[in-house]
Amino acid sequence: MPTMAVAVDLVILTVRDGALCALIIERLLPPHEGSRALPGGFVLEDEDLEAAAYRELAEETGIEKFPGHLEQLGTYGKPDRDPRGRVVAVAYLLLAPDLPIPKAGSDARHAGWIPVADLAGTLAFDHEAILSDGVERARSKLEYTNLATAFCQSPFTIAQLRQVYEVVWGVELDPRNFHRKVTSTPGFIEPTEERTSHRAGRPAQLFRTGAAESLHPPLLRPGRA
Amino acid sequence: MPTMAVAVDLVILTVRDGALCALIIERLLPPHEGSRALPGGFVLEDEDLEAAAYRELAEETGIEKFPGHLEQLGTYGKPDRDPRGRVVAVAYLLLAPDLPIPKAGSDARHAGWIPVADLAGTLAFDHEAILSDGVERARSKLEYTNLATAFCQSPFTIAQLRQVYEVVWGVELDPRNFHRKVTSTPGFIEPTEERTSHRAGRPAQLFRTGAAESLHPPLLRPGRA
DNA sequence: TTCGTTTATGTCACTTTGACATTAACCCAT
DNA sequence: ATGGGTTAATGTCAAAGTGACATAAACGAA
Repeated sequence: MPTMAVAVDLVILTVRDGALCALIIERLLPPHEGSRALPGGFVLEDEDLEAAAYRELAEETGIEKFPGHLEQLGTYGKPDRDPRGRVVAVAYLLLAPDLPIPKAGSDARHAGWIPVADLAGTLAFDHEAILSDGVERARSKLEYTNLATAFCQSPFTIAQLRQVYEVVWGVELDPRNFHRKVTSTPGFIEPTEERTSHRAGRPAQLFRTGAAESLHPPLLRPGRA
Repeated sequence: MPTMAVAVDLVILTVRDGALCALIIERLLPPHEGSRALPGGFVLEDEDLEAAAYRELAEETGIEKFPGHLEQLGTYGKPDRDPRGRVVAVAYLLLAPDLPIPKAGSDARHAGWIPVADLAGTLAFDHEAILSDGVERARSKLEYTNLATAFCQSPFTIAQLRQVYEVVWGVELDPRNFHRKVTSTPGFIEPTEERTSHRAGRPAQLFRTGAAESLHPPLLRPGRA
């Protein structure tokens, strides 16, 4: 039976300065030297796939303890997707709050947040398709789960949570209706005793992620009648 | 960089005699000789993953031209999941109408439809977990897509389509409300000119799959408030 | 023609959503 | 201390969607 290299590639998304951004590295080695790519690397001999994802995350971005959500996205295995030979890539999707990127990882590649909209046509391998699948997965998961909270530092305000939806979906949402929805759906968010104190305006109540893994009924994207 | 074997495993589901069934083979070779398993096999050197899925489908079940829906389900790569060594399995989910299973495939394993409820504790490797993930994927896809039509021979009646939902979800649905929902959701199903003619009762109108890939609003499972 | 069976449609109360307005709570400048 | 600016939270109402129940239509068979 044939054997092949297996890699993990990471689609790491965050909301930053009002834009949906991905964590992108610059490749130092061929192939595609100098161009942009998703973080990733080969799975080791006796390593679980998810463990490989966390290891590459730490090695390439310096993030040791990941505070967000991780799930498997899909596997990409076209025979010619990597010029080095047959490489099957298992992609993982990570949703994170706006993290400061630690110093470049151990293999010295520079990692940084880049707006997804700026990445069209600039990624190596088939990473643009993988990224696109990841973004679409994130968009639809916001409808049926409370994973939008994974983009927020905890605790967060309802306005911050709403901005996550607005940025990821690229739409504007009615603040009143959004507030009603997230507070009336059981398990979406949990209230805390705290409130914000900032320069202007009425203080906002702070919330944490709720226990529900799925929203019933869901919070659907507008304008897809 | 380490290399490893890559396999495809197939979760093939249908609705048959009022039960959700999976296409299961009996293993003739070790490991797990004689026990039940999902169809599958190793990906060849220069073969696309999806092509491998279709090839194994033909080889192990004799189905040359698959009439249903195929999508990638997930990848299972625990280092010890196969006693033969490191094997990463890419699972595919197939939804099919109630097909007659052709003669046993070229490698002479016997294939047949088995109710999913009867499979608990009987599958080799980690196939029970894979099957379980596939069933859950199918259940949730019925909410947001018109993939239930992939379980029906075309053309089909609304009652047949409703039975698909009832069997896959394990619930009873109100025939009137279901009829209203599927006929009023644009792109769910397309009417044809034909009608059924059977022994008793008013003839039913026949429909084909609609063009919509997603349902808006979705058809949610009852009882998950 | 009548009965049994199955499909299709009608109705209505309740829930959820979308769109718009008002009140509440805080900071700051005067 | 007071009023204005700013942001958060809640109120209202019509439209759309859903759940539950009843009735009519179209066939085959007796």
